[in-house]
Amino acid sequence: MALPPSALAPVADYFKVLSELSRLQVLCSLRSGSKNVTEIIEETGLGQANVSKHLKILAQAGIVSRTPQGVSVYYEIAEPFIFDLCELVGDRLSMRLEAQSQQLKQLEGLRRA
Amino acid sequence: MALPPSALAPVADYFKVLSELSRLQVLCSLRSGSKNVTEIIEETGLGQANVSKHLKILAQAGIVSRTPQGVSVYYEIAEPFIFDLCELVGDRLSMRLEAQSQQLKQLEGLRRA
DNA sequence: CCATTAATCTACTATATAGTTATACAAAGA
DNA sequence: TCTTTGTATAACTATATAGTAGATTAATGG
Repeated sequence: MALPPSALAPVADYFKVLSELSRLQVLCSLRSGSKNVTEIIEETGLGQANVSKHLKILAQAGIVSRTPQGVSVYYEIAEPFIFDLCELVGDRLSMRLEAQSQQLKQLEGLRRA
Repeated sequence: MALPPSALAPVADYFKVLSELSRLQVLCSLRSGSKNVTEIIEETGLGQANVSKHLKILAQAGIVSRTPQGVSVYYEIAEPFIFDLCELVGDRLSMRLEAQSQQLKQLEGLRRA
């Protein structure tokens, strides 16, 4: 085995943080800039306690930073790098879809011949 | 919100496949080339039924390919791209560790002064 | 055909966690 | 101080899934 599990575990944990739709929604809502919890709730449509929990997980993972400001708390993307990851995956997935539709076209061409 | 959840969900699902230590172990064991299930079991130390399930998940995600060959079944990395993802994350995590140790050094320097 | 080997499948248990509701806490103003 | 507002937390439910044991299927050799 190239890598021992001990080296792989942190990577798996990082992916796990990014593997929940709600957390990706929260991250996307922060892409346009720092926001407080209320704004994030409004933008994502998620429940308040739920957003709070997800923000805690994201902060513990070092992906967002937390700065209390008066009554409210502002969160901000601390690692824009995650959007690169998401785009890489997204590109790969759309490449697949395109390849599939290409195959469908070829099949139709064969059937017509 | 920049992206609708419908566009984010497949990305989350992809990350979810990569978010399990055992699956990353399986993928790493395949990095050196095509292997049958028994070989993967030996290399990873995971249970047989467990490996079989993980391989099914990886195959359904399009990350590995499956080719029966006689009695045994050989699996192979279908998207080497995943190792790029893992390395990106690994590099980021080790960068963090290094930054942390730098901070520790600075703190010690301050305390001595 | 039977036995053996490799892999998959089924059923189950244990655990983790997403989401929710209600509560607690903290800051700011009346 | 009391109230209001914005967050966080606690407790709970529901669900998903990792891991396992045992049955099942498929290919090969005797």
